[in-house]
Amino acid sequence: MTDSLIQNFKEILRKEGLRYTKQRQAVWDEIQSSQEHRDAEDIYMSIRNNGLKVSRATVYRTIDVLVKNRMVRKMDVGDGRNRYEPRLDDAHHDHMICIETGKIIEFYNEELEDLQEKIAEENGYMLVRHIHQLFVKPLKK
Amino acid sequence: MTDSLIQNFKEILRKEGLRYTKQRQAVWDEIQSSQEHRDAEDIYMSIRNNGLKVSRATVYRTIDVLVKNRMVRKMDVGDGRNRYEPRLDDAHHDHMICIETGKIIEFYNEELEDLQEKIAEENGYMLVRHIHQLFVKPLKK
DNA sequence: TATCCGAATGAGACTCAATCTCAAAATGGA
DNA sequence: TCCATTTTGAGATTGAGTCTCATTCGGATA
Repeated sequence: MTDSLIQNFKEILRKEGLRYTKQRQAVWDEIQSSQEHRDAEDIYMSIRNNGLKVSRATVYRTIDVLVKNRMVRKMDVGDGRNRYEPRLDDAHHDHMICIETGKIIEFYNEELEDLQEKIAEENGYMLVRHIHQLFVKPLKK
Repeated sequence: MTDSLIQNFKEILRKEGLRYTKQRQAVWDEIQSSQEHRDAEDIYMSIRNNGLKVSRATVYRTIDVLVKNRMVRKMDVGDGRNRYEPRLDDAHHDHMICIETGKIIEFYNEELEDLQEKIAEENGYMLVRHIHQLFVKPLKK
């Protein structure tokens, strides 16, 4: 946990008119500590297992702030539970989910990004964000 | 409601080892009657308003069969309620959702489809299906 | 650093889409 | 028609996420 990350987080809270609390810090610490795609319950339990007291309500509330401020990416894998991952750099990527193993692979393709903007514009719209998931299975060799 | 559509539906039920019932027919009739992207409650209420008796459980159960057999497309617009639309032809398309009006626009782009397959293959996978939604807002003139 | 007020927290109630239960009804092959 | 088996439906249940509100805390001020 570097100082700059903490400062950045404090700045976001200030910008949002929110106070800096140890619970909020604990949520950001926990998410930031792993590049996995985790659900809220998992994040909640991990914080508790570290001996810190936080409620589910606070975990959800803090995640919302982090998502809004692009520090965390929220993704829907289609099983009813949202997953979250830290956005330490601002590098966008999409996800490929293996339907046999459940493995999540990240990918980024410039051409794909451009194409989506083009499609939106052709229809008289501006692209704000997108959801894109490829459900795949291993190629037989 | 053409005979061939009914026959096709009966065949799917047979293939699945399921019986043909008027409730199942009513669900398929209702979904098939509109190209809208509707939620389960809406479909359920419409059937009831037509004077037919069906339960929510049966609506959900029948939708599952239809989705599995590619007669209905299930889509997640991110508000917690799945939407369904009939797949009368097998023409695939994705969706663009206007974040200001909620309007859903369908689109299809060959280049985009090819690119996705290519990306999966480059990673050692075969594309099975995908979720792709563009959240957009109107271009200012 | 003590005061104080609005913001944050947490336990648990609540929401709501979706799924499950199981007794009763319906289906369809013989 | 008979009857084993499947389907149905009313309502209970689940589970992720949200809300409530009494209590606690942060931090600006003097």
